[in-house]
Amino acid sequence: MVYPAHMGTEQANTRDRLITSAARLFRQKGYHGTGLAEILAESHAPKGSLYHHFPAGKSDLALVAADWVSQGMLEIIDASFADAADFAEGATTFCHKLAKLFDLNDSWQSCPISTILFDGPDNGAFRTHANTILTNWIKRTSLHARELGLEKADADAAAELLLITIQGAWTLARARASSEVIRRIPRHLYG
Amino acid sequence: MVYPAHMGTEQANTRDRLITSAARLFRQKGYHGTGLAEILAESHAPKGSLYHHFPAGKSDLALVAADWVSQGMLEIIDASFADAADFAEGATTFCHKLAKLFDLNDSWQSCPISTILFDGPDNGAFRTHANTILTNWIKRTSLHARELGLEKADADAAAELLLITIQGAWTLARARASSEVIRRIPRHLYG
Amino acid sequence: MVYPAHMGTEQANTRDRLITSAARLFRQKGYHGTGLAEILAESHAPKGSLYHHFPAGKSDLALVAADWVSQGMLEIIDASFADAADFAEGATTFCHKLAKLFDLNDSWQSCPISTILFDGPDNGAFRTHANTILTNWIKRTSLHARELGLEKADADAAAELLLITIQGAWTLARARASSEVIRRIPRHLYG
Amino acid sequence: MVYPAHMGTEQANTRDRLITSAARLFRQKGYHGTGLAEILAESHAPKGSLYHHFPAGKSDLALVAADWVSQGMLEIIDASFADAADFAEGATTFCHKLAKLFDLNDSWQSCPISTILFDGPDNGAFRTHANTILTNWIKRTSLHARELGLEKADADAAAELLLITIQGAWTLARARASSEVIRRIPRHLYG
DNA sequence: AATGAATGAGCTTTCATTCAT
DNA sequence: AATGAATGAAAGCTCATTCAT
Repeated sequence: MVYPAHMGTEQANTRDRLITSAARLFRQKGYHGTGLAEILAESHAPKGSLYHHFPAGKSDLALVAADWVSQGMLEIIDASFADAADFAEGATTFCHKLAKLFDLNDSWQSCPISTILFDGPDNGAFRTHANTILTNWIKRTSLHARELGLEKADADAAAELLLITIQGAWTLARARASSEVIRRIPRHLYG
Repeated sequence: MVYPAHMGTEQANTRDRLITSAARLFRQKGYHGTGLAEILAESHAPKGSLYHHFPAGKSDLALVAADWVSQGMLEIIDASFADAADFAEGATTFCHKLAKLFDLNDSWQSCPISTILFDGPDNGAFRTHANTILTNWIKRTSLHARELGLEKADADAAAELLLITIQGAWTLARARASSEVIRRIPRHLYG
Repeated sequence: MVYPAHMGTEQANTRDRLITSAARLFRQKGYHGTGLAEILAESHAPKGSLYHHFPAGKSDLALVAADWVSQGMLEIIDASFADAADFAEGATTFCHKLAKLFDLNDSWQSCPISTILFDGPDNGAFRTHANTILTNWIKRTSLHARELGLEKADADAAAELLLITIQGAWTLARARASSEVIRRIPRHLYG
Repeated sequence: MVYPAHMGTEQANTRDRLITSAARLFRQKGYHGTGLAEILAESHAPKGSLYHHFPAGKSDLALVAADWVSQGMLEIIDASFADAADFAEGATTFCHKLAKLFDLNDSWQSCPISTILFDGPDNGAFRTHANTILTNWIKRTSLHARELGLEKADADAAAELLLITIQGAWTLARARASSEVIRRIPRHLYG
């Protein structure tokens, strides 16, 4: 599967513009809170094109948009742990990156895929998809933990706890309209 | 404000039935995912009644439903810490109670008020309301922590961390369709 | 069930106007060939009203419209045989009345209920409904046959043959854009 | 004009597959009730092919499909009267053949061309086409009648009455979901 | 105090067709 | 000769809300 470049600025094609717009809007207003008309307007795509690229319509688009968002998250994880001396340092960088995104970008004021996938029409398929994505985040984090010296079991536990906490902090941060609680995670867990 | 009794079995009045049905449906399908027609049907309330009891309509009902749900959460917190020897024991009971609810009841498979309030039409008012409710949960938990011997600052930190973790665990548990991760919280935090 | 008066000229209520317009349009253009927008425009009814009066929407409206049309057909049968000396005379009057309607009114250029019901979305329910209506027409005709002196078995056979022939003649008349073949039925059957 | 062989089993070309699929679907669900997407899917034809073979699109395809179906009907007429001793015997065979087809094949549960042509977009052209086809059926039947000894006028009348009755019986048989009434035609007309 | 009828903007999706290749 | 991408109008339906009673 090819994803629209996360940082590209050049004019993307119709399919990619649909994914990017859908991701942004779904994340901010939820699946049911976002109308196709809005997505179409923002991506300057004609109505019929959506069903050409995504035959199953809105739900199809949501799943692909979630995949694209997840890809961005994995890149953040990699960037955070790349130069870290130990797991706590990488985790701290990770939290600070997410806090910064929270402050700068409306789309990062909650778990980007929960907003898309926990409000879908067919809870079964959407839930499964959410599980796959969240599992990937934890697996990737655990991989970095092992590379930084932790045993498999410890790495898995540390990764799971970190991502649980980030999820919870996103919720509180959203309610408080403040990234403060995300920045405080390292102190809570490692400090 | 009078809330419908949480455990009552007698036939409730129209207003209470509306709140109960709305709470159940909003929690499972989100604010925008739930139609008024559904709520009306489930609560056997006549069509015009809703705007008699809740002049501002759907959003009004959602706020009251969230309040009612929050009340139930506070009762669970109190029940968990009432007979605890120390904070960790109370927190453990708390997590087990929530895990049990997750297993038994579809309405408890995610943070009950996030689903209602983070998908609303007027993000400002809804976000503030969510913040108030989550703050109340943390405050109440902190109060129990102090009664169990912790200093104010430590009590606040412990309560915040516990509720952050529960929030995050709810998200993962929902994706995995398993309460296992909620039950594992005490081991992560106190083990 | 109350039907809108077949001959009334006074301003009918919304529900009745919907039925009348739907009947006219469905008969001329078929079920799928007629859009709700057309029916709404002709009956000067707002979009939402349709689903208030006919919760199941288009299909619901089609069934009721077919009932209304059938009522009109039963009245024509009664009027044809009321003053007849024998069955052949009544049948002849019946054919001539239908031929006249064919010439005067676009809505009578084919079997009025076949056009509505043999093109529906849920063939099962629509087919059954068509069967009930056609059976009623035959039964009513057979009743007149018995009152005019025929034995039960002969009356049933004569009624069935007459209505089969009218059905077939409607088809040919429509193709030829001429009522001639309907007028020729008595000669074919009794001449 | 070349028609796809009615009984052929070899892999037909795209154009023929389009005609066959269109005929089957139009007959069962009507012109407006059948979408091009369905026809394309069933005939495994690429999306753009349709307008290559039928420049005028759906209506073009419907006319050709009706012609193909009509060809099949003429073959049945010929086969029915080929070995008959008199007209009544040929007509009886004809009715029994149609009844058998009704029982075996969903596509023969109503007049195969009425379903296609009396629901079309441009009533003028479609009606004329239907008339041509129905006239051909009657002419062919009349021809057989003359060969079996009837005078021209009697042959025309007998053929017209037979085909009127078959049309009407198709309608009733469809409503009743039973071919019984088609089998009863000979008794009604010649018995 | 309580209600069912009425409303029209909005929803997601399908339609037959055109076009560039 | 043949085709998959693109198109926007129209489809049937649901929405939260208002109103007369």
